[in-house]
Amino acid sequence: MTTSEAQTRSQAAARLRVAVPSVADRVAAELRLQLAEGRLLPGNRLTESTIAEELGVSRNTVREAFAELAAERLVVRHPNRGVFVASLAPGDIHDVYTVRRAIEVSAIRGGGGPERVAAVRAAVEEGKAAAAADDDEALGSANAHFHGAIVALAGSRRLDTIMSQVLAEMRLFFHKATVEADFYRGYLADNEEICAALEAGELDRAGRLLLAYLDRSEEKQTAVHGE
Amino acid sequence: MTTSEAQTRSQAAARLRVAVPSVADRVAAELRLQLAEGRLLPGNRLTESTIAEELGVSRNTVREAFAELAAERLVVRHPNRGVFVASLAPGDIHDVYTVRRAIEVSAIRGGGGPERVAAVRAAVEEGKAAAAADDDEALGSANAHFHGAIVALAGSRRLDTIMSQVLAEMRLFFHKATVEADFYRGYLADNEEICAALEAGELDRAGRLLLAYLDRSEEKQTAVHGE
DNA sequence: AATCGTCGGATTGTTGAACAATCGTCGCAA
DNA sequence: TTGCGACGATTGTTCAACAATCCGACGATT
Repeated sequence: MTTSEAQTRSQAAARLRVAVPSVADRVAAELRLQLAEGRLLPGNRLTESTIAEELGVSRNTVREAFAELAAERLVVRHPNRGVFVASLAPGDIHDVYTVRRAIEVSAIRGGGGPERVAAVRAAVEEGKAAAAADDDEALGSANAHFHGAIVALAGSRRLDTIMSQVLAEMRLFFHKATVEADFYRGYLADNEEICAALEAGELDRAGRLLLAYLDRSEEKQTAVHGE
Repeated sequence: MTTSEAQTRSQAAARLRVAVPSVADRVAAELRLQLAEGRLLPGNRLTESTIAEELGVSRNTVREAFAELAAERLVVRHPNRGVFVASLAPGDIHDVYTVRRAIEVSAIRGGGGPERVAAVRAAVEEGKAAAAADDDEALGSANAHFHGAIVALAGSRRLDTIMSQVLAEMRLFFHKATVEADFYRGYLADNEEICAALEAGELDRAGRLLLAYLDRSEEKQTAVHGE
């Protein structure tokens, strides 16, 4: 026991720290979860003392967690008024899609190695399986995986985190939009076609398809969430 | 005077709020400044109590400032060990340029309105003036303005903040590289050509030029900052 | 002499309490 | 109705304390 522990330690010395997440991180993770599940809705207020008591932590710790979430744009701080679950205005939707267009199209044009392309393919199949099982929840997450895999083609840690933040931000206001069952369903064919083009090495075409997809998706989102 | 102050304020606070930046924000700003000026070098350790005492604030406040800076990747937190000024490995340089390629090229391909193009032109002229005045410091910042203006073409708040973070990250390790006087000087012609293509509406050409520029820049950075 | 365990100092992580500053609201007066 | 001031609640910030953890030094064993 002690031996394996010591081994683990010495191995992890350089980069891979076996870091126990701090309490603040766990609080942030819990809030992130509630945000993703829609238990906290945009505009909701998060009171420090309430959350501190609910989770059995100090107010200062909650505060640190808020800082994390604010950096991820999941909540907004109104000075002296409190933090609120972020709510996206119509302009923000366009803004988010502008980021997605920049990142995803650039990533897919780079191509990426075979194993990364395989990850995209896996996400496509995951979506098909979810559709077959009629699992809307799984369908949505498969779609997120697909686009995450697209960005991962670039092999950039920074692009990956940016994308994951954008996806988290979108989940925030998808809860309202996803009530209609076949919201993602129409995108399955798109994903398949994009993936096929990617596998065939037709990067330019894949890029154009993806761009068109994003434009349509933005349009739909704007309409649904619309003002 | 009052005008510029008001502008700065309205930028900082999302709403029209006359929001006095919190103490934590001011601490973060101070540290950001020291980082940009090279008074804090990559790898340096930032001790909470020391900074708290130096700036006359509480340790908790310093802690919040650290959270901000960590979210911006300017510092890294080693759990239970402290926070250190971020240092970029060769891989990180490529990573940063991957983000820049995605964002800048996408933005320039979108074109943008005349006033935004004019901002790009202004940055080019600013660079020329700095070169004429032989002011290397101003030259570097003019170059940053140029690329910031490029991204601003897209008119996306999120892209703007991402870009500013990337630029801040780059400043971190530029202090070593910029010792040679004409580091940016060679880029003046590039900027002029890119700007001209943009003004002529030749967006595709502008995109290609920018891409080539970024590739060369990455190559040079990697060489200088060597392995 | 070299390696290993252990101890102690220093720093971080977290808590709890306190206080000032600020905001929203409610009631009251004109 | 409109304005105004006081109250209550919440945030912003500080302080002091303690546990947890890490680093380096010291000493013991081989």
